[in-house]
Formats: sequence, C-alpha cells, structure tokens
Amino acid sequence: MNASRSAQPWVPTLEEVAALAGVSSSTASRVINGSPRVTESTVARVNAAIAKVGYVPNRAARSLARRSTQTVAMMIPERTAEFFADPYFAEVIQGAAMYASSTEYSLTLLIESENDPEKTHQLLRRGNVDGALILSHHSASSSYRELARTLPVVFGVRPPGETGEEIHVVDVDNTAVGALATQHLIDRGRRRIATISGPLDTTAGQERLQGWRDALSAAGLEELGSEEGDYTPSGGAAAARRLLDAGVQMDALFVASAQMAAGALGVLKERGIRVPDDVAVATVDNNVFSTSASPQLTTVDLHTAAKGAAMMATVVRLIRGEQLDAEAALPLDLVVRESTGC
Amino acid sequence: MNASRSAQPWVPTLEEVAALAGVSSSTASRVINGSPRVTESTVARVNAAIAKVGYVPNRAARSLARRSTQTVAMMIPERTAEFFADPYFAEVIQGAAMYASSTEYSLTLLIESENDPEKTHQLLRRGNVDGALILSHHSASSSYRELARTLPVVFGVRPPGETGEEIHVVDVDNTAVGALATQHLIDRGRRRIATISGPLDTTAGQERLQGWRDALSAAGLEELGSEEGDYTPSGGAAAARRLLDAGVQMDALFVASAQMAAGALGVLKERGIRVPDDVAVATVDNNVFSTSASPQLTTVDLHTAAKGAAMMATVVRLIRGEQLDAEAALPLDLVVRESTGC
DNA sequence: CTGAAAGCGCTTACAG
DNA sequence: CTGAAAGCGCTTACAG
Repeated sequence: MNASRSAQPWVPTLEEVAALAGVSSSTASRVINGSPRVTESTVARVNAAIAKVGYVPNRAARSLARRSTQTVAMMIPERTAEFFADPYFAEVIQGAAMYASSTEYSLTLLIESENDPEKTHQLLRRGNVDGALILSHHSASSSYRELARTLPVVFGVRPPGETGEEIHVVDVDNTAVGALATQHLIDRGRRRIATISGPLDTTAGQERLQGWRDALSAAGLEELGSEEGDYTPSGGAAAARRLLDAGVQMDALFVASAQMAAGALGVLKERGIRVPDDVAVATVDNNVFSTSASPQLTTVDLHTAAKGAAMMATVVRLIRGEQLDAEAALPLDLVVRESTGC
Repeated sequence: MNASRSAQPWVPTLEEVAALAGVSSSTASRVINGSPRVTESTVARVNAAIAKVGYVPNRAARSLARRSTQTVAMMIPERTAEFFADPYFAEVIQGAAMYASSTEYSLTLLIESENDPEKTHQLLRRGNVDGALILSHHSASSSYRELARTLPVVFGVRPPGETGEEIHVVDVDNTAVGALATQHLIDRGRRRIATISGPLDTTAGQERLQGWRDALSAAGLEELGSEEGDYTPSGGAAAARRLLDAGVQMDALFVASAQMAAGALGVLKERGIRVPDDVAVATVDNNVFSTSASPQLTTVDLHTAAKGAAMMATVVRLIRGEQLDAEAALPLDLVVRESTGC
C-alpha cells in the first residue's frame, strides 16, 4: 500500500549537501537561490557538493516554504477530443511548453468543467498553481474573469462581455486577420467575396468578420453573403452549403479557419465549382488543414506557437509581479498558395 | 518582488477547518483522507466546515508529508513542433489528460533532452513526479529503461534493444496492425502489394512491416517492395517516389501511418496513378490525415485516446503499488473508406 | 557572511 | 475514536 514510499530511492537532501560542504543548510539554501551574501569560496564548495551528490531541490518543500508552486495550469475545455483535434491548440500548447522549459515553471494540463465554473475554480485551487492560461472560446472563459482578480491569468482569446476589468489577453489582431485575407482576395481581382465566419459569440469570430467587412467597404465592394461556422470541417461544409443554396454568386470566399475551409472545399468540389478558377479561397491558420488541402490554401499564418510562448511569458511576468510592457503585437503573415491562383 | 506572496488571497487552512468543526487537525485530516476510524457525526461536522469555507488541501504540504507528489510527467521529445504536429500524439495526451482528471493525479508536460539523458533524468527529479509516461520513438527512450528501475514509468512504444528488464509498455499489437491492413488489401483482390514502412529503428516500424510480410506470406504472395519512411508526409512522399522510380508495379500499397499516406497520395496523383482504381491504399491512424485525404483513406483505427488513458491508468497503478493484471490488449479496428474501393 | 530557529500546511505513528 | 507531537525538506527573518 505504501509502495509509493519505497518508489523514491535515494534522494539527497539539502542538509546532506550542506554537511558535505561544511556549512549550514541556511547557507546552502542561499547558494542555491543565488543570494549575493555568500563568500565566493563557500559558493564553490556548496556547488561542488551539489554536483557530487546530484542534488535536486524538493519541489514540495520549496513550494511550501515559498508559498508558490512554480506551476502554471493550461486550462483545457471539457470537450478534450475536439480541442486536441484542432492543430491550433496543439500548437499553442507546444509553444507554451517550450517556453516553460526555459523557465523554472512547469506546465500542467487541467481539464475545466464547462457548466460548473465553481468546480473549475476548485480545480485551480486544488491544483495549487501560480497562474493559469485560458484557451477556451466560449462562455466558460468569462467565468475566469472573476478568477483573474485573485490569480495571474492570461487569456488566449478575449472573453466576451467587456466589463472594463483589466485582464491580460495575448492574441493577434483578429480584425487585421480578416482584413488581410480579404484584401488579398481583392488584390487578386475578386469582387464578389463571401465569407464563412467563426462563431459569432466569440470575439475572434466577430472580429474576423469585421475585418472582412472593413476590407470590402474600403474597396467599395458589397457584402455578398456570410454564414456562421463553428471552426470544424463539418461546420465549414454546412456553411458553404447554405451559402451556395442561397444562390450566392461569389468569385471568392474568405473562411475564418483552415478547418472550416477544408470542409468548405469539399462542398465546392462536390458542386463542381473549381478553386481558384471559379472561386478563390483564402483562410486562416497555417497548419495541416491548409497545406494538405487540395488545392493548398492561401492563409494567414498566426504564428500560433509564438502565441503560446507569449502567453506563458506573460503569466510568468504577472506571477513575478513584473511590470508588463505594452502588449507586443503578435506577428501576422499572409502565405499565398494555389487556392487564390497566381 | 514578492508579489507572488500577495497573489494568493485568502486560502483556508486545515487548522481553521478543524477549529470550525471543533476537532483537532489530526481528526480533520483523517476525515479528508477517508480514514475509517472517525465517528459519523465527526465526519459530518468536518465536512460541513470544509464546505462552508471551501477548503482545498494545499498540495505542497500534502506532498511533503506524504512524500508523493500526485503528479505524472508526460515526456515530450525535444522536437516539440514535429511532435505536436502529429495528431497521434495529441490524441495520446488527450486520453491521458482525460483519465488523469478522473484521478487525484495531474499531468505535467516535460520536454526531454534528446542528447543528454542525464538532463532529462534531472528534469524528472526536479519535476518531482511520481511517475512518467514516455512517448518518444527513438533512442532516447532506451535511456528511460534505467530510469524505470527507480520510478514508475510507462512506455507508449516498446523501446528498442530488448534487455530482459521488466518494463511496462502500453501499445497495440503492431504486427497485427500491419497484417490487418494488408489482409484487407488481399481481400479486395489485390496481389501486388508494396509498403511504406515506419522508421526501422523503431519496434513499431519493424512490426508493422512484419505484419505486412506475414499477411503476404500467409496468402502466398510475394513481397513486392518496401521503402522506409519517417512518419511525416514528406517522408511518405519520398518513399512513394522511390517505390515508383524503382519501377515497382503495384496494385496496392500499405502505408504504416496516415501522415505518410497523405504524402504518398500526392505523389500517386502527381504521377497520374488513380486511387483506388490503379492502386488501393490502406494505412494506419484514424485522424485528420486519413479523413481529409482525397480519396479518404481506409485505415486501422488505433483508438489512440484510449491508449493515452491506458498509459495513465497503468502508471497510477504502478505508483500505488497495485498488482498489474495481464496487459489488456488495446482494441484495433479496420475502417474501410474509398481508398480501397468498395 | 553565517547559523539557529521558526514556520510553511499537511500526515501519521504514538498514546490514551 | 481522538489529540499532541514530530516530521516532511525547504526558506527566511533575526541575531551575531
């Protein structure tokens, strides 16, 4: 039953390191934590002892004494399968994990409870983390606003319902994303540009749609038609069908995510509509959905891994109580491929 | 600087709960840990107090006292971008995280050092975890064999170099995987079946190849040709090119992963070879690479999320010192789609 | 610059 | 069944 006891074999302790170096554990601790008030020779002896026994500080003891856990939680929406199926999220996690590995913080995955914010709250307290990263798109994220008042929290998307509270968001300028893709379609000479938007109960969904509008209006073009999708391939397919069934005569289509674009592409093919000849398609996300589609999709590269890293960097600074400089804008690049001709 | 101190606002402690319930913290602790030696009425009072103040145990203190961390590490290969780009791994992580959320254990992501096993070793000790899950395919994984002697470790793939040591592997029967896909091709009436294998320095790569051989030999067919890939789309494309350039006249192709199959499909199309008419294609992994390929790919569904869950379940049992029953075989299903005709 | 002591918040023999 | 006490392995004022 207490096999867990015997699982940890021989782990040297601070006291042993100190004894080996001939100092008190207080001093050994100071060396480990880089205190300036230690003699050079002492530092050397302690470090030698550490190296000799392969000392690694016990996290739990350190956390308890410091009252901080050196752990950041990545909150995962309850519908984990869908979440992980989206390469977008995998990329964010990758970036965050990568950045974390360059710090003292470790990343832990916590699955949130969608319909019970209190449970999630508990989870975070149970998890005893120093900060949290929030990626969910939907209502749940707004319940984190409250949490953000007591714990460093960084959002990957702006939660809906602006309330004036100061929250930390690391995200691209989604209006610019929509405008960039749409402008490219315009530059390609297209004039009848429809769109498949993201969910309109998310700020990203609204903003990319707004970007489409802005670009059209700046070019004096009309808003041909827009249908709402849910960021999944089947949602994109359904939206494409609705557009076509409504008789929209488009020569271009801006799809707010590559997953949806993949679905839409299938419908266009099904209906005998050629891409890019009949309809040029531009989308968002530079991942497998845009590169392995046929034709390959012109897309806005969101540099998603960099975003994950930036989220992690931001939460670490919040935890440390550092001053946050003006939110660095995340980069945005248009990657031109076959789907918008050449 | 010590803003982290003020970050945690008001967190009730065991002692406070105990006081509120009118018992000692020893007793309160017993209630929390489900000790049988407590009066019913005491249990009720303590639980009421817990609910009232929203008490959540401090993980660090508990870990320190119990000498166990309730944390399991998922080791991520250093090349994180490639790793996370493979939906296979995302799915394993998903399953493991999901299972973890139903236990007291939490999952933390640790990035391993490929060329410095000692560093990884340190990482695990620094991470102070109770167990580890290993997913990497290559040599690095063999360095974990040693680790497995002192820490509960579960492998997602059998590390190369059998040495008779007892290690815990949760994986499908990869020989069966190769045989299942190949047999399907045979059942479809194909007789000239080539293969694109996984890396042959991995046991999974070897075994799927062996499965192909077994099925062919059982059917009295010859081994037409095999090329090695690296599980990436470009690796699959390159292998397909080598096969074709060598003049192999196949009527079917077994590709050991969907990512490679996606790449191979592009090459076949490029060369004007029709799928499935000229060449039927069967692969492995039921994910976006098989469903969004065109034509959609017949594949062996590995139930990868279930595998992640099983890995987590296994490591938890190891940690608890439980007796492991005979390794439950992971399920395996053939999903028939367009790429093998009908 | 260094050490003795207290304390972080739990768990768990040991008595009773 | 319950409580007082010791201890888990660190950190950090407080003295010196």
